[in-house]
Amino acid sequence: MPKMMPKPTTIEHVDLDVLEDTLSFYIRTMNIAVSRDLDARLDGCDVARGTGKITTLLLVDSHPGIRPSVIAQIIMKDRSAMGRLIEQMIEHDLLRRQTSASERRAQELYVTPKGAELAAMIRPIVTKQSKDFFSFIAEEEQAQVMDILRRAYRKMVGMTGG
Amino acid sequence: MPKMMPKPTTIEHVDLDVLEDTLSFYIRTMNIAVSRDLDARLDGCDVARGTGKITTLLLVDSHPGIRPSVIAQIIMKDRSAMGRLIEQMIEHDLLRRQTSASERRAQELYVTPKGAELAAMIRPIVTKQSKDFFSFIAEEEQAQVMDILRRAYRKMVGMTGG
DNA sequence: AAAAATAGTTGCATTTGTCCACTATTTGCC
DNA sequence: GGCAAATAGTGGACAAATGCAACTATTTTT
Repeated sequence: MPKMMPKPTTIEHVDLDVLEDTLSFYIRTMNIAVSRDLDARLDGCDVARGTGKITTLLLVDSHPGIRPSVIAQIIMKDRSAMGRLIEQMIEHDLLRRQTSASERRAQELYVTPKGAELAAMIRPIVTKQSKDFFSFIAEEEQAQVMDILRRAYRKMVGMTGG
Repeated sequence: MPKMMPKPTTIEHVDLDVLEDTLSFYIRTMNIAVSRDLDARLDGCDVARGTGKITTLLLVDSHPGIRPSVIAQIIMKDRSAMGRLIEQMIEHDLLRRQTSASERRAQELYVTPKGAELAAMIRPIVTKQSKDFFSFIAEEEQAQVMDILRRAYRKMVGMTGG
């Protein structure tokens, strides 16, 4: 059994040591691959690179007036990183920001026409990309994994109800 | 149906739009969380931050003489990123490098005593971290997800045999 | 012998993430 | 009412990681 093969020169001879049975390894590695693929598909789209932009755009589009801090929780960024992200998207004329009347500390975010257009454009792309990318996993298993990770995610960010 | 809730001020009122059913979203998000947690546990350990170091150390430890380019494939980095990673680990006296006799373009990597020690130290930590982190997922489901992702990963990097 | 492929290195520009301190506003408590 | 603490967002500095492209050295192909 390959537990100490010397000088492997091709990937086929390699076993992954304890990482072989480590879920976090696969999550971390698949993340790299899936993110790269997604970036490639959105190339030049104003929304590319990094985890935040897509989620932010879609979230603001379907939740007009949502606050930066809420989005920050959802994508697990700290407020300063979130602020910069929003700043960037405002410069690109995708979002618009205004101070909340009832909570003058907070802001309400809205999409611009251009932002709405882009949201409509990327929605199907994002969905398709995920399906395509994982197409070598059977539909059923894909759903299984997603179901489990969804629950994990929800617990993690503190989404209790549906 | 929450499809256009205005001004949600807490995360519980938010639905994730199409991302709700997008596997890539969960992979990307869980990646952030699990990586952060892992970094925290390995704080100061010489191996922390970024996906590569741990895998590299363990791989070199259990496959003496392995080449940088093979590791690069496994962790999905390009050669330049891999080179820098190795450089860093050599500076920290974890690895040692020598030109292959048969293939003078290539290098063989070996762990130093310090590297071997660290490998032995982090092996259980990495395993435990993954188990702990995903502990709110039932053992059985954890195994299920891992099994599926493992197969996906193998196909992706071109590991055919076992 | 020339051309192409492979392994690795280096430099550079871009991005990203993190930490910390700072302002403004609201809430809670006395 | 008034003061302290919590919350929302901003801004700066700094360390890393990433990706791209050009470059050397070696091997393989033709």
